[in-house]
Amino acid sequence: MVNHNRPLDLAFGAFSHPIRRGILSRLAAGEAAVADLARPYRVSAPAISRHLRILERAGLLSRRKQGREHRLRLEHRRMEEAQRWLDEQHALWNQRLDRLEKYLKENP
Amino acid sequence: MVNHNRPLDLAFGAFSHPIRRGILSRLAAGEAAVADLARPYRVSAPAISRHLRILERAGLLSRRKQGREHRLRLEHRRMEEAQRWLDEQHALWNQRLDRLEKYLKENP
DNA sequence: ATTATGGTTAACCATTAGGTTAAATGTAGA
DNA sequence: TCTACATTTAACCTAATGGTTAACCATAAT
Repeated sequence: MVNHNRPLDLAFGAFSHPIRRGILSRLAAGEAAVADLARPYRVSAPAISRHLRILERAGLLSRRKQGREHRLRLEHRRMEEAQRWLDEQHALWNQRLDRLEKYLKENP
Repeated sequence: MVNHNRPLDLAFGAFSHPIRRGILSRLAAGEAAVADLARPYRVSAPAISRHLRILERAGLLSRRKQGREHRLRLEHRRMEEAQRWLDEQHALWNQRLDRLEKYLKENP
């Protein structure tokens, strides 16, 4: 039951920081360059650069160099995998709660 | 745009390890004691104990001592908050893709 | 050819994660 | 009471996060 799922590890790890979540939200609205993504935060450029590296390693975004700027865009596939895991959990515990409720209804 | 959301940070951080996800899955099926949760994994008891602490600190499970064993159960509220964040992202990028599709349909 | 801009890499620091073994705690059973 | 069991805490190690400043690389603008 080792169930090694490195992509999911990386994706959830990436979600665990507010700046990275902010960047993903921003990218949901469409492509952007590093400077655009950095603007809202009061951290240094290298800090942003590393957040981007973490997101990229997790497969949550991809980059293409266009002139001197890097344009980032969301990769929703990986995002959806994470969502799927949470949905599954939700289904699991709901299923259990439903059974419980049914049992209580039948055994008053 | 700092948007500090510590609970979400902790929840996603907690999801980022396969053992912790396994534990949550197991708990979706109902309450369990520490030893039950540890059984599938080949790590020491202290290791499990710390995974549990991380899950607990993230508000994803609660514990009650019953005799000498600790019974853990899922706290789905926090789990649902995380799910909600992903759902929102999904909605955001879908909305954008829909607009794009519509645009392409109207400008052939 | 210089300079400015967009971004990353290097080197450093402090904190946390993830594991180990050994020792401590609290409860149950003989 | 002595022992066995369930679990945590302590002490230790290594690796990864998250931030900094300073230096670097590539492209654009003058």
